[in-house]
Amino acid sequence: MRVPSYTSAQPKVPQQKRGERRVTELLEAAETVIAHIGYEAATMSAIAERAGAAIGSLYQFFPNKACITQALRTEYAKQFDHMYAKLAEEARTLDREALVSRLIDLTVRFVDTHPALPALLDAPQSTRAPIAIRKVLRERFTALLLAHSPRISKSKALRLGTVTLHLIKTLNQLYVELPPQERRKIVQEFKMILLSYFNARIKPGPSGGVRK
Amino acid sequence: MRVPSYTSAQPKVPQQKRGERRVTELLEAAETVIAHIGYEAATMSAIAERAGAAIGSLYQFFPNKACITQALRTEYAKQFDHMYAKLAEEARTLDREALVSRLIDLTVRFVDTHPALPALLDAPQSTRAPIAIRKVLRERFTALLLAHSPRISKSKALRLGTVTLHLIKTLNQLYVELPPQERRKIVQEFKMILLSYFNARIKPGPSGGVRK
DNA sequence: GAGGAATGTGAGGATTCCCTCGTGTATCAT
DNA sequence: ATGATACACGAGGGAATCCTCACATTCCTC
Repeated sequence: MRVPSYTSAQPKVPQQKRGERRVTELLEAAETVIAHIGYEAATMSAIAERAGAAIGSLYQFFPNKACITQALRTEYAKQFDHMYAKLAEEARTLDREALVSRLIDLTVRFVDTHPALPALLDAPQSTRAPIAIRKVLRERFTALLLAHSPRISKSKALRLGTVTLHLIKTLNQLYVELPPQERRKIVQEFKMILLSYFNARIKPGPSGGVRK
Repeated sequence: MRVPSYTSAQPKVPQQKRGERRVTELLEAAETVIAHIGYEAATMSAIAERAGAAIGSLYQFFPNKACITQALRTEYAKQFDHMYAKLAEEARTLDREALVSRLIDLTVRFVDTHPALPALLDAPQSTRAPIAIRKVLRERFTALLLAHSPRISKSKALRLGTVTLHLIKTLNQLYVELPPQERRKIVQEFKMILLSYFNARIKPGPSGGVRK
């Protein structure tokens, strides 16, 4: 495949309401097309057609395939982050076990409501969201842990957050490729992993969190 | 990209010594090319050229790009499995903590000695090793756990093995994308994850394994 | 309502890549 | 040696994609 030489071209940002509509239409089209036939097989013209737009209109806003995929990933990441932002609010009132449980359950729900996720996880690195976005996510998780266990250091929280994020990513990967009847068990398994990891790593018991 | 309609064509197996040499040359070439420029950018002609072979010779043995990548993955998987086969022998003599430590250390060494691994992990699903190979790996890990803790049930060992395998895969992904100075810490972190997971999941303490 | 900017359009150029195929050479069995 | 089979070669067909570009249309501003 011809790989564009520029690493990551910026999408042109729309200036009119009409343009914004187009962009969301195009992103939705990209989502369904990619979800349906995968990243590799998804072509720019298929995306344009699905959006009811001309190929030229697509290129107006997204100079290449990696770019629109990246935009879609960014959108997903933002929604992911937003979801956990809500959880952060209640983090300090939660039992550690409940926190872990909520964390995992939210993830699973996210997978279930974002049809293109499997295909996006399968897409090449060149389509990943920009570093800034990923940093936001890491910090969200860091903040979440700090809210729940205020006594750990910032750097430790960062490390825990990074690892937690990747564990959740792993769960996603596993979850989407598993037959439905095995999913429940894996979810349980990951709750156990996270919980025992936290218990081992945040020694003095749930310093935050309400005992019942 | 044009995606071949056939799901997964078989490579033609060489019949002469000359052919076997060619195949290993081609696989080595594929390894270095893919490691160097990534799966997407790697073209069949680049691989052939690197191997000092004509494009026709390449297609003699590997009918398409997914196929040769799959073959490379299969080779990697076999080496991976072989590595853990050795560990299985000493598994019952090892402390649980030592077992986990060896498990992780081996993984890291594997990453360091297999340059194409990052690119392969980034390659699309269509290039994954056949199910049979993956099954072998799962069973290797299952056997490993059973050797170490004979008292757990087969099905439980299977679940633990599957999860362990995926945790190790996660470590790989994280490891390759991290700057070297952060790698040590992540390695430590994953040892802790695995160990605390085992301790939580295999309750009665190290049933196998020698106490010191 | 005039002018400029943003957006829409789609045929087609330019590339690139995958893969075939006809032909030539090595290898091996008998 | 001789036939048969495996392997080597590489120019080029075929196919598909990416992306441009010149021109239409809509929108907004003053």
